[in-house]
Amino acid sequence: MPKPAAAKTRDLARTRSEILDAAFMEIYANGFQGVSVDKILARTGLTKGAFFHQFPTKLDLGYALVDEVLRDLISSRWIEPLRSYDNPVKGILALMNIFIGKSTPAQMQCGCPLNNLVQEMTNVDAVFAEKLSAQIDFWVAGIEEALKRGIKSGHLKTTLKTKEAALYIVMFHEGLYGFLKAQPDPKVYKSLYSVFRQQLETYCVSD
Amino acid sequence: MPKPAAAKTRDLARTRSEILDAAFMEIYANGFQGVSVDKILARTGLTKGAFFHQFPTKLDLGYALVDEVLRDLISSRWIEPLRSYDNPVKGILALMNIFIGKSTPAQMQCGCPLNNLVQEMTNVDAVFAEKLSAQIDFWVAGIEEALKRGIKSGHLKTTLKTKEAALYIVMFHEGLYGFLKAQPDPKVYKSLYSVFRQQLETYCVSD
DNA sequence: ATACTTACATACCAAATAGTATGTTGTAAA
DNA sequence: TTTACAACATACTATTTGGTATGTAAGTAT
Repeated sequence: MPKPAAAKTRDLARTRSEILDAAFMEIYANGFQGVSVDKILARTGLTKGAFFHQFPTKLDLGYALVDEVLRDLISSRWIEPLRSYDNPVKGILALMNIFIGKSTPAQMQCGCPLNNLVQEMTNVDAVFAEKLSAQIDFWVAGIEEALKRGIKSGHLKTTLKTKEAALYIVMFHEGLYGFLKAQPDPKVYKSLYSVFRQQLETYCVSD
Repeated sequence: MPKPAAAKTRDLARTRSEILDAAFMEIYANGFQGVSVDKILARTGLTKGAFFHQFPTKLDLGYALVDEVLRDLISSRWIEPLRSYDNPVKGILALMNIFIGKSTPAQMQCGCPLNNLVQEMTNVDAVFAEKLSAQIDFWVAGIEEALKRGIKSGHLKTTLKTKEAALYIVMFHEGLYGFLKAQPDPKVYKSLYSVFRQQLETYCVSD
């Protein structure tokens, strides 16, 4: 019987992801510029020695957050779930309702982790801008792939411009998510969602 | 001949608006949390004595900015210009092309002054959230008024749900503006704008 | 002209900030 | 078991932060 890996007290990778997790929550709540390294560390049991051993600067933490945490979120919340939907349009609409539609007003006010950073940091730091832009690209590409599968499987019109449609979908998602921060009202969501749904239904082949 | 008001060296109202103007530019570039009182004052010739004589705290400056500067922007850039358009839908499409479509990629990356603050500050400060929300309401109401005029003048369908349409227009504007921060590409704009235009054209009576 | 108010300037402060220099100890290879 | 390094902790610093206490002179009423 193999020894159960004696719980290490020092684990570079685990510590790194602990810091990233704490940073994600703090930044999601207060923005990147509104958060201090000390605040992040207070959420973990760690100290500055650990932090700056992992990340040369606070900005580098932000970069890693975008590259790793946000990318994983896009994958696990959108790209991968969409694979289990026969008709990608139905999948997109369903995911939208799950992630936004079922939110309480208080949750709506938190917005989208990715969009929050895009709006806050694009102007402020060029590297941030690049990395955030890359995640949007990744997301759009994932949606486009799903749409292409939908065309092949006969659910979507062969005339659909997949790139344009994917851009629209991601833009609308981010825009709606952001708009609800200022108007956290389920009625507003339903009203805007129905426009979105009607638009997406034009992508589908008529039954 | 009345004496031309001897250029006062001290003018409470003028100083206030000088600070607000400088603050607007600094905050537009770096966000509210990314800007210090000192940076704002460096843009004017003023010092902290002037600043804290006008505003009790930095937050109060932010509140005033939203209440006054952003509100004026909404009025002068959207509400008032729309009055000179016979068909409000044509007016909205034209203003969209003027303010976003004609922007360079560098300008696109700056985003919408209102939306930037909504995304950054809604989570951070409840009063900010309220005041920003009020400006969105003001904007939506102004658009709705314009749409109602369009119905009366026979340009828009009488069946149009003006409130829902106004919400959609403002949301799409903010969403598009925000999306272009990460994708500052005129082709992306054109692609998304065309979806917007087609949607708005469904509001119009067929010629 | 005088006095009084207030619009600002100057000089400060305590707290928070990102980052560093220097320890200390777990841990894995030898 | 020893050694050596890597994974942290601790203590510190220089700078920046929002804000204040106090001084000064411009503008206005008398």
